[in-house]
Amino acid sequence: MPIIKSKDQNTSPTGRVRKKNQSIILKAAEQDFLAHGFKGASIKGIAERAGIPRANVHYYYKNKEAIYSDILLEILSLWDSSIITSTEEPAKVLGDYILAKVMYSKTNPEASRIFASEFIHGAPRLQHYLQTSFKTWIDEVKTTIEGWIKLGKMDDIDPLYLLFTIWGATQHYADFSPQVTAAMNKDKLTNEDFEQVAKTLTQIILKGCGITK
Amino acid sequence: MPIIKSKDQNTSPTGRVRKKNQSIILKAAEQDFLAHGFKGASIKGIAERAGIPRANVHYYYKNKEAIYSDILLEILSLWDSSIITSTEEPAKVLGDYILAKVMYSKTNPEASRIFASEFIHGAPRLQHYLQTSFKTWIDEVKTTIEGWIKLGKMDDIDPLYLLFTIWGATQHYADFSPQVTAAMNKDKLTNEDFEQVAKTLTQIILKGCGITK
DNA sequence: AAATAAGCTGACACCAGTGTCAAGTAATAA
DNA sequence: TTATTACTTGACACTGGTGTCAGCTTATTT
Repeated sequence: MPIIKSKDQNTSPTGRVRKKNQSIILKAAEQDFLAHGFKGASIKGIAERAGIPRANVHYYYKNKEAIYSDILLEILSLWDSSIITSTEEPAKVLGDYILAKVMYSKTNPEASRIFASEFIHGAPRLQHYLQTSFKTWIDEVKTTIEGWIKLGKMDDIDPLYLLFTIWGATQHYADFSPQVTAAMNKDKLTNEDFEQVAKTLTQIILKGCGITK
Repeated sequence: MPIIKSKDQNTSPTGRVRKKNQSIILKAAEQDFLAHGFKGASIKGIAERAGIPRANVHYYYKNKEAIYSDILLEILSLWDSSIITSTEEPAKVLGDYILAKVMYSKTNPEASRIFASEFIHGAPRLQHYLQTSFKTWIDEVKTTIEGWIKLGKMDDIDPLYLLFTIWGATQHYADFSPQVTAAMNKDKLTNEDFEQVAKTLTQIILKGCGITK
């Protein structure tokens, strides 16, 4: 999986062309994976999207798995970057988090969908992540929220169910976009729509958890 | 798409074998689509899962699309079967609906995932559904909820955002199952887990919408 | 118990995608 | 400016999947 990563670091000050081409390939690949799923995507298709011969793609990436790994890594680094800190008040922390998640759905719908697709198919490539950084992240958040509950700042609600609710509700706008737009009679949600989503969802969640700001 | 459907109806009292075999094929296909996505699934793979020669699958279904259509139709018929009626009180109606959705995630996780996968990839095969029965369903529900709001039975919340929240939060347990189980340190959610999910979610949503039963 | 229809399947010709390699061209370092 | 390394690409041999058909067997009807 880190085949290319290591190459990047080892090869001296060279690699301008490499960097440029890899980025072209990755962008094309993201589109292809999105359109056809992991199994359905093909190096042939990726090469065509990227506008370069297939053999050239093979020069940079051994196979489809290698490309996909690179993409997943990038997505993961984005995904849990929004951090919940324990120093602020729950209303502020959760509100910020919900807004961040909604805006992530708006700004990175492709990433969200690839991520979702991976889970739908059993997340075979995310086992390590789920056992390590994801778990520590979860534990931190759990502790924080349990602290709020102990201090009477919110109702006694299982922190995990709260998180799942936020994730599900926010990611829905990226992952089920055709359903959302059909229901709303729109081609595409606007910036204001997303802001309204964040506002409404924050309202429901905060009030629903008994958080009074 | 209805190629087989019509055959079923036209052919006299025969079709016992046909019915049995189609059901075997559909079950195998569901597994294969789930494992590999639409593009990644193959008639070869489906035939192997079903334990019959590939040519025999072709005898019943012209191609992959035909099989997939049959599966999607079945899933759709399940999906919007839970109806929101206007005669009951909001707390009861929404509580029942949330419970039904959570239990659907538990009982039909495969269907939920196939459905999600379809949307993630742009829902090319659901355009007609989204423009017809889905839309009328949405309109009914919108009217009902707006009625509640006018009567002061709940806060002024956009009915669509409320629905999306419920859908996202409930479907999350089927679609992101590996993430959920990892977070909960379990292999599989139990019946009690799902009941607890429904209870917690109902609590958050009802309170969050200002519904006092 | 024939006759007819439904179901089954191996084999065939075909198309799409893979990965590698050798022989080139462009870029960079000495 | 030449030597070296990076990059490019057409061609090849191969694997996996498709759809059809002819000839067979099993059900069903008369």
